[in-house]
Amino acid sequence: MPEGENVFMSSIKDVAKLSGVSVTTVSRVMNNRGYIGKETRSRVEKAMQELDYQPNQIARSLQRSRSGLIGVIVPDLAHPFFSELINEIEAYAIDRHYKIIVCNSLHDAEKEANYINMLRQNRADGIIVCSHTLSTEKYEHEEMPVISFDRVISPSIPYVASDNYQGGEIATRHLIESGCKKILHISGPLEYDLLANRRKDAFELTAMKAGVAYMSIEGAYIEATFEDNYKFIKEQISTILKNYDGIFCSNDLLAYALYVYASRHHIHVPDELKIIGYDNHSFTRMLQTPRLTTIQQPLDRLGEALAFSLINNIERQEDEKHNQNIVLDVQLIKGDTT
Amino acid sequence: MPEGENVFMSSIKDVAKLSGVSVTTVSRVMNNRGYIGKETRSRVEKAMQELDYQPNQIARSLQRSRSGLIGVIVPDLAHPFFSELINEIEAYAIDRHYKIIVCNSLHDAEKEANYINMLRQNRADGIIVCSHTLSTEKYEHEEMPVISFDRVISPSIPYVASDNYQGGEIATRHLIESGCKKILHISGPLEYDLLANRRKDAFELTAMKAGVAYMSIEGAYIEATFEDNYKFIKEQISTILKNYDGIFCSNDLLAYALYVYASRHHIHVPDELKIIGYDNHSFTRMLQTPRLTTIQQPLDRLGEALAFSLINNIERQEDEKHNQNIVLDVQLIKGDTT
DNA sequence: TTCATTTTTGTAAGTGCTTTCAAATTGCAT
DNA sequence: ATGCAATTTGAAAGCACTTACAAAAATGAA
Repeated sequence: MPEGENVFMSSIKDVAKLSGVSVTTVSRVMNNRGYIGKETRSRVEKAMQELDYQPNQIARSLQRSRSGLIGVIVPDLAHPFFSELINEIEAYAIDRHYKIIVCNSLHDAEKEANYINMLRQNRADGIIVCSHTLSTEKYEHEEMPVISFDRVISPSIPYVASDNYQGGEIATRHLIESGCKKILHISGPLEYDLLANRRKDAFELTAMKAGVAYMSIEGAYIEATFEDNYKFIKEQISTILKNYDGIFCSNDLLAYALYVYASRHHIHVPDELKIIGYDNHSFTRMLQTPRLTTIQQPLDRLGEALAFSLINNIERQEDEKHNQNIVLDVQLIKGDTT
Repeated sequence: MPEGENVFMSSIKDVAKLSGVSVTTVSRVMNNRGYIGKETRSRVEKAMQELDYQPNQIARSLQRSRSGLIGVIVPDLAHPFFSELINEIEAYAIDRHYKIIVCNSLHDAEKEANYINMLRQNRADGIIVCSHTLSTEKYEHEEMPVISFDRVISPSIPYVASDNYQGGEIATRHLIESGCKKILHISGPLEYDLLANRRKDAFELTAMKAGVAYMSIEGAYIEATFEDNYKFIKEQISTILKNYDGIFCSNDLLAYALYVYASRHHIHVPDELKIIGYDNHSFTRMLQTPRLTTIQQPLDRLGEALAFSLINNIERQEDEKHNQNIVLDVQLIKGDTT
C-alpha cells in the first residue's frame, strides 16, 4: 500500500462491489452513457452516496488524455493588473470546469521555460500567456493550444488584447483637446514587440496630425514598485518635465509616480501639467488623490475572452481550431489629472 | 485514438523501443532508482532527448497517488492582500515542485464547498484555506492535509497567522503614545471567529489599561471597494467621528477611505484625527498621499510558512503529521497619518 | 573452479478509470 | 411461437507510469 492520503478514498471498484455490479456499469451511471437499468442505476447511486465516492479525476485524465488544467503565465501575480486579470480568467474557467494553475515568471525567461515544461509534463490542456519574457519560438512549436495576451507570438497563435491603438489615440486626443501644446509619451519597454506599443504609434500619429509638439520616451518595466517608478521619473523625466504640458503614461503606476513627483515639486496638476495613465485597474480605482485620468482596459472582458477562446480551441477538433484574434474597446476615464 | 493533444507526445514505451530496452529500465533511469548499466543509461538518455520525452505526470500521479497539486482558497484573488499572499505561496511551492490551483470563493459558501469537492476529486495533496466563509466542519473531516490562514478551524488543523494581538496592541499603544485620548477601533466582521479579531481584544485591553476612552465598532467586509468602504464610513462612522481623536482600522483599505472622508470634511489628519491601518499590502506601499501609518503583516513569511507547513505535512507519514501553529511578528510602519 | 554476491535487465501486476466488444435478456411485431 | 431489434450487463484491454519479483549475467573471494 502506498503511504498515501487516499487510503480513505473509495474507488469505482468499491462502488461496484457494494452495489453488486461491474465497474463498467458504475462508470456508465457516472457518465450517463449507454443503457442502464432503472433499478441498477439507483442501486449504484445509493452505493456512491454511502461511500462518499469521489471519482478520481487523475485516472479520468489519464484515460481521456485531458487534464482540465489551464496554465496562466503572468510576470507578477501581485501586480494589480494581473491579479485582476487572473481573477476574471479563473471565474470563467471554473464555470467550464477548468482549473487554473498560476505561474509567476517574474520576468525571468528561465523560470518561464520551466513553467512551460511543467505544464507539458502535467499535460495541461492549454496555456494563457500574459508574460512576455520568453522569446516567441518556445510557444510557436507548442503542441497544446496557446493564447496570448497583448502580444503577437505567431500567426497560428491567437491573441486577445484591448485596442491599444485606439487607447493611444483617445488618450492623446484627450490631452490635445484639453489644451496641451507640448506632449510627452512614456511608453513601456519596447524591447519586446508588445501590442501595447501601438499606443506609442497612435500617440505619435495623433500628435503629428494635430500639429502639436510631441516626444516619446521608453519607460520602465510595468512591475515596478513606486520607488522604481519614482526613481525613473526623477532620473529620466524631471529634467525635461518643464518642456511639456501634457504627459501620457503607458501605465497607471507610472502616471501616479509622475503625479507625486509633480506635486512634490509644486507643479500643479492639471493646470500646469496634465497627466493621463493607462489601465484603470484596482489600484487606480481605489486611488482618490488624484483620481487619475486614464484609459480603462476592460479587464473583465479580457479575462473572459482569453479563457473563452482558449477553452473553445481546446474543445475543438484539431482541424477546426480557430486563430482569430480578439480586440476589445477601451474607454476614457476622466479624472482630476487632466 | 482519442481526439487529444497528446498525439505528438511520446511515452515511456516509445523511449523503450527506440533505445531497445524495457519500460522498466527507462523508468529506472528517469527516477535514478536501482542498478543501471552505464552504457544502457546513456542509450536511454539519448532516446529521451531525441523524442523530446516528457514524463506524463498524470500517470505518475495515478501510480503514486500524489498529484503535486495544492489548492489555495481565497475570498478574492484581486484583493491586494491575497494576491500578494498567493504570490509568495506560489514562489515557495514551485520550489518544492508543487503546483498551485487558485480557488476564488467570493465569500460564497456554496462556491467554496464546490472547490473543496473539486480538489478532492483531483486528489490535491493539500489545501491552504484563506477564505473563511464556510463553516469549519467541512474542513474538520477532510482527509487531505489542510492549513488555515488566520482562523482556528479545529485542533487538528494547524494555522498560520501573524500575531494579531501584538498588532492590535502596537497599534493602540501607538495611538495613545501619539497623544490620543478618545480612540475608536473599527474591526472586521466578527461573524466568524477569525484570529484577526484578537486585534480588537488587544485594542480594548490596551486602551483600558492606559485609561483612555475607547470604543469598538464592527466594520465592513475586507473585499470592499473604495465606494463600499466610503459608504460605510459615511453611514456608520461620520456621526460619531468628532468624538474621537484616534482611529485604529482593521485594514488599510478602510483606513484609506476614512482618511479620504476626513480630508473631504476638513478634519486634519493627523492633527485633529490620527489614523492607523492594518496590513501594509501592495496598495498601501504604493500609496503616497497619505503614507498610511499601519501594521505590517509579513506577507512573504506568511506565504512561506503556509506553504512550508503544508508541504511538510504532505510529505510526512500519517502518524508524524504536525499540527503546530505558526504565529509571526508584525511591525509598525510609521506614516503621516499619526 | 565454485559459489555467493552484486549488478543488470525484464515480465507482469497494479494505479482508477473508459470503452470496445460481445453475450445475455427483454420487448414486440409477425 | 419466431425473429429481430432494443436494452442491459460484464470481461478485458488500454491510458502511462512504478515496482515487486525473478532471471540472467558479471564479479570476486575461497
